[in-house]
Amino acid sequence: MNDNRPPERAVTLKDLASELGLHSSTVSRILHSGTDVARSAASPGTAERVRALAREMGYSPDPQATSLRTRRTHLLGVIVPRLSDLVLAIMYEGIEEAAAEANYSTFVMNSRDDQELQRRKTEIMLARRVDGMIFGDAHLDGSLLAELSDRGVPFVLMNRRVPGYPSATCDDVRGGELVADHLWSSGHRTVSVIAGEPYASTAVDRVAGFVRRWRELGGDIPDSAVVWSGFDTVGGRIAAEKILQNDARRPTALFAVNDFAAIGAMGAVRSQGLQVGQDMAVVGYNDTSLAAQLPISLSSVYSPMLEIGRSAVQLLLRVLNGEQAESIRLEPTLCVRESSA
Amino acid sequence: MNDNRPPERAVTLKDLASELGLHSSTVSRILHSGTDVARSAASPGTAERVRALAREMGYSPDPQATSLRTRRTHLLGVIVPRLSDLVLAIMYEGIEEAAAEANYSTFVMNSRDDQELQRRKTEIMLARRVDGMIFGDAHLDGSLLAELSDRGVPFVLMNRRVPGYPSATCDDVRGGELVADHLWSSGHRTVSVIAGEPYASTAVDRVAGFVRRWRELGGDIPDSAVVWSGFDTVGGRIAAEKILQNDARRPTALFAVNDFAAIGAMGAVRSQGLQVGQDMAVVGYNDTSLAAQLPISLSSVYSPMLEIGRSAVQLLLRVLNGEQAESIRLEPTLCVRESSA
DNA sequence: CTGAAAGCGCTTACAG
DNA sequence: CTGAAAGCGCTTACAG
Repeated sequence: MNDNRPPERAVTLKDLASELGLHSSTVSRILHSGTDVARSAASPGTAERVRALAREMGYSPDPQATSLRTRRTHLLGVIVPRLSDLVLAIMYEGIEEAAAEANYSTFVMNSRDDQELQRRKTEIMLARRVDGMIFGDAHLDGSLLAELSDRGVPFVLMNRRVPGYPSATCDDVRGGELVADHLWSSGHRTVSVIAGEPYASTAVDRVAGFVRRWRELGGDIPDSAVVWSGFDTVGGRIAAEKILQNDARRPTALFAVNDFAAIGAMGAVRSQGLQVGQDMAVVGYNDTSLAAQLPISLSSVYSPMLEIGRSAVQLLLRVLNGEQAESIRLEPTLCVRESSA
Repeated sequence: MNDNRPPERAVTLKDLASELGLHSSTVSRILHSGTDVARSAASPGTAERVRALAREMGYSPDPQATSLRTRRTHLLGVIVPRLSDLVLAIMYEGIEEAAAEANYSTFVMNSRDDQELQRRKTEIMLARRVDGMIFGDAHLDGSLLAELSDRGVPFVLMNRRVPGYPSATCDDVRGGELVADHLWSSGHRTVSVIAGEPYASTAVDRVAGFVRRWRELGGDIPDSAVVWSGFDTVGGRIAAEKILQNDARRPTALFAVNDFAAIGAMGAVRSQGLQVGQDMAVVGYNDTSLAAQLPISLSSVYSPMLEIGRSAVQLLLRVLNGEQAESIRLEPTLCVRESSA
């Protein structure tokens, strides 16, 4: 398999130049400058010969050399709680697409929502000299962002927002409102919320939107009906068990701020001998691909995850260009299914 | 937020050297050489002064400059069908860990199992001058790997194997056997298989292991009982519907080679008015975190996904060092739950 | 329109 | 033990 062929040195500008009897600087201008410079750098004939040879010899510029000279790596760092969270994985797909279109490459690392790891992985990325960072794991109570801002590190937030920094998110307050409207108009009057982690704006905003709207509608919802939890299935199950154990207040509907927490909650409901949809409505958030396909399909608030990822890149690119970088908030929509029909 | 502070040039070897009245080459040897060279490069006292200053000034070597000089980028390229497939996301976590431990950084891109995209993304990575590639999306019938091998590109496979190339995988044949043993001993005699995509060794091997063992046990399983499908929920649902529509042969158990396909199948079973676990056993594969947490918990073959990712890195590192690179095949284990109890 | 030179930040033979 | 020099592959003022 592995013949020991010569190390296969890549074609350089100098190779092209000497082949054509030109200077490498000329070749560089033709191949890598804007049309204006390139045009005035060589006669159209020469330019064409250069381009043809570059193609023929499979020339591709060495990014390390370019970076060293230009002080721009065209590298972006992305940190997420975990890529094994479908929501972040999809957002990363959007990042990958948009970054590639703009000729950037991306590193991505998992922080597991651990502040120590967030720091460590960020430093690894900065040591790699990324041009900027996208954080998908911002904590409302963290100090990392302020420090990075002080150090002049360019970054934007994705999925979760923190006041004062540019971010690309779903309008989560609005998403919470949509769920309140839906459950209220379906006749529910006693509801509980599986709220997620209080350090994440996604959790806080979805809950806030829901609760505020519920009360606007004339509903009653005590603070004890809001149970903070992990974002995953296990977290949702535990929270739901806690809610269902309270005999004093039996809700007819559960709003989980995350589809996976909702799935965990569905399990807890079933364990109690109750039927999801019949005896207990359940609504999730994000409308991940699983929601519609579950044995009992799950109502969920769709958030444009791919678009959020793409927007984060565009926002960061604006920051890198020194342009105005206004936060982006994308519209959610509600998908009603069997679990709350 | 964004004060316009000076561009904040990073500390270089030369900065350290001039600060200490040394030459940058000496500093380089002290900081970046093996202990042998470093020891004979300076008196212990000087060495300590250098290291102290480097720490104090927050020196970190410019990887672009290092790469340009050494012709090694310490960059690895990873291509997977989709990171939004939990299985690949977990494997990537293993890659990230192992790569970081070895001081490598990784790019990861999605190919959506499209051969054209596999090519394109590979070329992007190679243009970035990665030292090697990890493919999590190998097709048994593709031509890309042979071409890359011809070009002398170092790579290994992960998750899916292809004969002739080094790979880190689960022993999928064994996994299929485990399921056959389990269903047979539970008394099932008519089973169908939701087989996944025929271009993936995971699908082919799991099916082969299952069918061979089933027949060894004396079971009967016609080729028509093996239905190829997508690996996702939709694929599983469609395949299960097809199986359940066949009135001539009503299986009592379904083996889906992937948890997500299994979840889709559970939906189809329920839509027919059948109870998963009672009327129809379902077994999945990979034991993703969801399996145990579903409302009706799913029996599944656990594959050591994190370990597979880690092994892929170790294997690639061996290839890069010109060492012997034997394929790694890790043991699966069966977890029986409600869906097939 | 084109070339020659300097320099980005490293590493590493070569010399002393 | 330490330094000076060359060079990795680019880009970009400067000069003509």
